Amino acid sequence: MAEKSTYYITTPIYYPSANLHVGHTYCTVMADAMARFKRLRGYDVMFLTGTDEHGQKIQQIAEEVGDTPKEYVDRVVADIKELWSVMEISYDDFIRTTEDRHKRRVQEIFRKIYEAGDIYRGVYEGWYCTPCESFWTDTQLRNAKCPDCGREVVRAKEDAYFFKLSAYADRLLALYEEHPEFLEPETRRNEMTRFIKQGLEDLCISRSSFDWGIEVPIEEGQVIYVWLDALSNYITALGWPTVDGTPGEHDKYDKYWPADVHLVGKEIVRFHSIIWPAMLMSLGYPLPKKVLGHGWLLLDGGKLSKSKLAEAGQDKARRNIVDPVELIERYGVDALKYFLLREYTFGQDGQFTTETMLQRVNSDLANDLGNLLSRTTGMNDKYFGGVIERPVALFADGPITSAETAVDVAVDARDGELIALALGAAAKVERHMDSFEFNRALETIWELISRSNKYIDETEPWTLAKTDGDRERLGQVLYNLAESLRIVSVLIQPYLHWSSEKIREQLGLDSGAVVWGDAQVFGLEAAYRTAKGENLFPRIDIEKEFASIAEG
RNA sequence: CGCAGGGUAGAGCAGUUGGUAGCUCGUCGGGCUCAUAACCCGGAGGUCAGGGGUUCAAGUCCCCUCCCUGCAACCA
Repeated sequence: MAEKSTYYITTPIYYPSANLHVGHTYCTVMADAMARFKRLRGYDVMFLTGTDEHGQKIQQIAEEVGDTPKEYVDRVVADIKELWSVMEISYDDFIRTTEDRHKRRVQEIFRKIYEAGDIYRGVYEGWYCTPCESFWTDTQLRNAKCPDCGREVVRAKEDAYFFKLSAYADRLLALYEEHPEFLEPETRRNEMTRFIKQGLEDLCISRSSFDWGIEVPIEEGQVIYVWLDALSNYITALGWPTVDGTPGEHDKYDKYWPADVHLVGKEIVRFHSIIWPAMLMSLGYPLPKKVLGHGWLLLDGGKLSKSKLAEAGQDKARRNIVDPVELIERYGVDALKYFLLREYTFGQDGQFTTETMLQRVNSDLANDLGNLLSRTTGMNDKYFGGVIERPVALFADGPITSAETAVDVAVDARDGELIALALGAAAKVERHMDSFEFNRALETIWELISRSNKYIDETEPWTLAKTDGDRERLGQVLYNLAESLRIVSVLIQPYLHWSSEKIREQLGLDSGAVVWGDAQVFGLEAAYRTAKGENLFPRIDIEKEFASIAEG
C-alpha cells in the first residue's frame, strides 16, 4: 500500500510587536479550515504557523516598556498561542524564530548561500533617523521625514551583506511561465512579473545598527535581516538543513517538503514569490508548490492598522470590534470563523464590520442552521420521544449512495430532491476547496440546509402528526431530516468544529468519529435517539448589541 | 510618472471560454405554526461608471475618458 498523501500548509509567521487583530485571524482560520479538510479527506497533514520575533521594531518597543526583547515577545506569543487555542486552530507545529532549532539552521542557510557565491559584503545606504535609530528607504519617508516620529532624517551608510537576488530574475520569470500555479491568484502573478521585469536589486540581508537578531555566522557585529531569517522558518521547522545530525532530524523535511501551499497576505506575496524561491534556488532545494495570496479585511475602506483600531474605538454608536478575543467572547468561535470563511471571496479585499458579521450570524447560523436543528429535534422529541428508526419503506435496499438512485428510489419527489442534494454536496465542497473557495464550499452546504428547511414546510410534519394513518410518513420525514443534519455535521466539521460536535450530540451521534465518506451515504444510521439541547446560535439583537458594545 | 486591480439592485458581493443579468441582507405582499418573532412562497428594485468600436449577439473582447484602491523592497 502506498503511504497516505501528505499535505503541508503554512501561514506567515506573525510579527509579535502587538496583539493580533482580526486580519491575522482571517489568514489563520483559512489555513486551519484547509488543514482540517485535508485531514478529513485522509491526508497526512503538516500545518505550520509561528512568530517572526527579531528586528529593530521589537527591540525598540521592548525598551520602551522596560523589557528585554525576549521577555516582551514571550508575553505576546503566549497571548497568540492562547488565541489559537481558544479558536481551536489545529496547527501541528508553532515555530518561533528565537528558538535554537531555527537560529542554528538560519546560520547554516546563510553559510550555504555564502558558499554558493550568492552573498557578498557591501554597503547599505539609506535615510537614517537618529532618535529612532532606524533606516528608511526613499519611499518609506513621509514628507522627507521619519515616518515614525516625523523628525529629520540624514543620509547614512553601514556595512552589510547582500544576497544576489538580481541574478535570479530570469529563473523566476521562467518559474511563473512554466508553473503558473506556483503563484495565485493570477493578478498577483501579473504584479510580480511586472515587478521583476522592472529590474531586481540585490537584497540587503544583514544589519549592524541593531543587534536583536540572529548573528551572521561569518562576522561578528552583524545580524541577519528579516527575510533570510523569517522565510527560512518553512524548512527549519522541518529540521532542515541538518545541524546536529541526530537520528530523524530531517524526517519531516523528507516527508513534507516541498510545501503544498504557503498561504500569505497580498502584501507579502512579493517576498514569498521572489525572495523565497530565489533563496531556495541558491540552496538547491525544491521550491514550494504554491504561494497563495489572500486579500485584506478593510475597515472603513482602509487596511486594518493600529491608528484605525484607535479610531474604531471612538465611534460609540457603531463601533467595529476588530479584536478577535472580544469577538469570540461575545459571539463564539464558530460565529467568527463562519463569517470570515463565508463572507469574503478569496484573494479579494472585503469590508469588515461588526454589523455585517452579526447579520450573517443571525441569518445563516441562527435562522438557518440552528433553527433547522431545533425544529428537527423538537419534533422528533415531541412526536416520537426522540427515537426514530430507519424507515424500511424508503431504504429497502439499504443506504443510498448516489443522487441518481435517490431520485429513482424515492417514493416522494421531495424526498428524492433532498437526498440527491445531500449526496451531491460533498463532491461540490471538495471541488471548491481545491480552488480555495471557502465561501462557495460553505454556500454549497447551506444549500442543503435551506433545502432541509424547505422540506419541512413542504411535508408539514405537524399536519401528519394529527392523523394516525400518517404516522409512518411522519417517521420517514423526520428520519430524512436527521440524516440531512448528520451529513451537514460531517460537511461543516473542518470549518465549524464546535457546531459539528453540538449537532451530533443532539442527534445522538458519536462526535469523535466523523468520516468524510459518511457524507456520501444517505440512510446510514439504523436509528436516531435525538435530544433537543440548547440553541446552537441564539439570535442576536443587533441594536441592543451595539448599545452594549458602546458601554464597553 | 510606472505597474496592478476595482466601479453590477438600497447595502455587500457573484458573474469560467461573449448567448434572456444572479446571490445574500434589507424592503413589500402572501403562506405556515414544528421551530430561535425563526421557516416557506411571491413581488418591486439595475440604460452592468461614461463614450466609442468589433459582433447576428458585449457586464464579458478592443480603444478613450472619469472616479476609487493597492504595489513601489520590514503590514495578515
